[in-house]
Amino acid sequence: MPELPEVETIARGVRPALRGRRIARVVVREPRLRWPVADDLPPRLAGRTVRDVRRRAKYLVIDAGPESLIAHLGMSGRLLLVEADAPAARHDHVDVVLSSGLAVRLRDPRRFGSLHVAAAPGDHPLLAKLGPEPLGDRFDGRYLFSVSRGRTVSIKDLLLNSRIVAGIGNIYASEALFGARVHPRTAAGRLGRVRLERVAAAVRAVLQRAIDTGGTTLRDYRTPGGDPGLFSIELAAYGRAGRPCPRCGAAIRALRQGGRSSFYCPRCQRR
DNA sequence: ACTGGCACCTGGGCGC
DNA sequence: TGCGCCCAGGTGCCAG
Repeated sequence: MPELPEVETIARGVRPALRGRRIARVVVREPRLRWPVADDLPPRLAGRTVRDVRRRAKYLVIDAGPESLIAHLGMSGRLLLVEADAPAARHDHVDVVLSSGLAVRLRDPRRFGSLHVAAAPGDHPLLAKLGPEPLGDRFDGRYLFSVSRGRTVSIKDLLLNSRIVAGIGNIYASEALFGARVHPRTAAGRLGRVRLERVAAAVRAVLQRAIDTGGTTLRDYRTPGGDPGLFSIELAAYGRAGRPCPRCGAAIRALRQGGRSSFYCPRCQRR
């Protein structure tokens, strides 16, 4: 389910319910997530007070005293804010029960998500090697230029590489390249500074816009309270194969890269 | 060091 | 209705 803007929106959504609350207990009904939930995760978090909730790439980091809970929602994960005694539905794998009587519940049918506990989350193996945040100061055209010299990988796959830049997903990679008018199969190393500046600016613009509107591109997105997302972001290219390009009217095309779909305008987007 | 392909898992939609 | 197939928003790991 979640791309970076959704994770950011989720972090903002659960922050008020979590911040300053004590974690009464963590209930693990199904530990078999992408990585098994560690046996010592519940005892390490129980009794801690949540200081803050933040996002790194698509990870939620819940800072709770000397320990932090790291959560990834994978493809199908959702966080729900529920009454602590609300009956668990199918795929409700873990509850973080708060002293307030609410619980943050992880529901994840595909179980591609994961939960981890770490005293130094930034050093956790899943976070330590992430590239810069796409909305942070270190990500710009100059940076993309420096990391792409000599590389034959497509610009689309480069944007999806979390060691290069953290948290850009398949939808936003397509949308950003549409915005930058760069063909998704272009070898990253063949792009010059000017076009990489456009790519970086388009990445930032499309992500920031999605966050600012509080919206989502995702049809089945729900807020932590269970409300439907606003679904307010109009996608220009993603999922629109055969339909007209909003810029020039040519038919949008689909292609496969690394087993994933890309969408682009064959007239606007140049190699 | 890079690159492309596979793996993990469930559910929804489609054609027959 | 049912079955089989393909597809899906992520990302670590592997062989080449």
